[in-house]
Amino acid sequence: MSETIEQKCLAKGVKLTDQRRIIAQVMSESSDHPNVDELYNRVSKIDSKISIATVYRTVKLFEETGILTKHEFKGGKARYEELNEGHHDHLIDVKTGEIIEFVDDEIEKLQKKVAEKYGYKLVDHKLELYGVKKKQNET
Amino acid sequence: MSETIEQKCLAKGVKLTDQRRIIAQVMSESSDHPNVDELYNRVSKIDSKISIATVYRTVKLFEETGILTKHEFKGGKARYEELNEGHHDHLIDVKTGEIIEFVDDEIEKLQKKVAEKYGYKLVDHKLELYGVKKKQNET
DNA sequence: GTAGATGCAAAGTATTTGCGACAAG
DNA sequence: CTTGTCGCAAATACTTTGCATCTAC
Repeated sequence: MSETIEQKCLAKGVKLTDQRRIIAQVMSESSDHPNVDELYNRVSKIDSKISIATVYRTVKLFEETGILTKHEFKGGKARYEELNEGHHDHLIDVKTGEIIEFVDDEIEKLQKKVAEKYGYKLVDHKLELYGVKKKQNET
Repeated sequence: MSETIEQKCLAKGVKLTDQRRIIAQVMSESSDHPNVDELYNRVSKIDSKISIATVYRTVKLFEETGILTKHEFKGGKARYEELNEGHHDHLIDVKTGEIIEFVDDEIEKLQKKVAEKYGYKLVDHKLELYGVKKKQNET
């Protein structure tokens, strides 16, 4: 665990309010990828007076500041995740919605190569795999 | 060019109305990836009485039927594209919004391998590269 | 002839914003 | 103090839907 969200806010000059501290705390403790509603529910349990508008404003702010990343998985609401040094992509179970994080350096390298082939510098990418759990005997 | 959209509709038992024919035609002639608004505008030029609700209903139907695919690129509206045999991914110019289609078999293979590593059968995936055009002297 | 498609307007979602009150630095 | 944040409700953007009418097959 490198820096806490609070430390990142201080470092980037983001004013720390109670609401932001709570949202930061909830996101840090979430190992899943909550959408705004889920986040709002969790946050409400700590302080029931926080409004959903503040949650929206805060995740947006945190995203712009590089504290959170936003994922827009297929056909669902936007989901958020704390951004740490280690980049990873996602494998999503289409039946259960379970999300598995993975890293594959080779794919990363190839992506860069593809971009370069077309004369581009890769600045970002999105890779999502959608799968169903295999049974033992399946190919 | 394999089958026309009309042929696909017949093959799948989708009733062919004038509106659907026009939407099919416009999509076939579009080499970009129009969103519903853009599609609606193009379609309106041919028949100004088609309602946007029909456009929404039709792209959804065509998507379910495997005639179109939907893309949800970063922070934008849903975009549609005709689905042909050749699968490809997208490289998006973050400055201009230009979209380049590419295929990389090696990446495809690796994706499958990753899914398998976690005990999943890959049923779908999304790969988007976001880049900026390089100048000659850049690395 | 009948099931399904259309147009319209109204209703849903998800998200953003104007504004007066309030709090952080 | 002053600038930025908050809560609230209203507004917006995109998409879906109920219903009466119409049309493909």
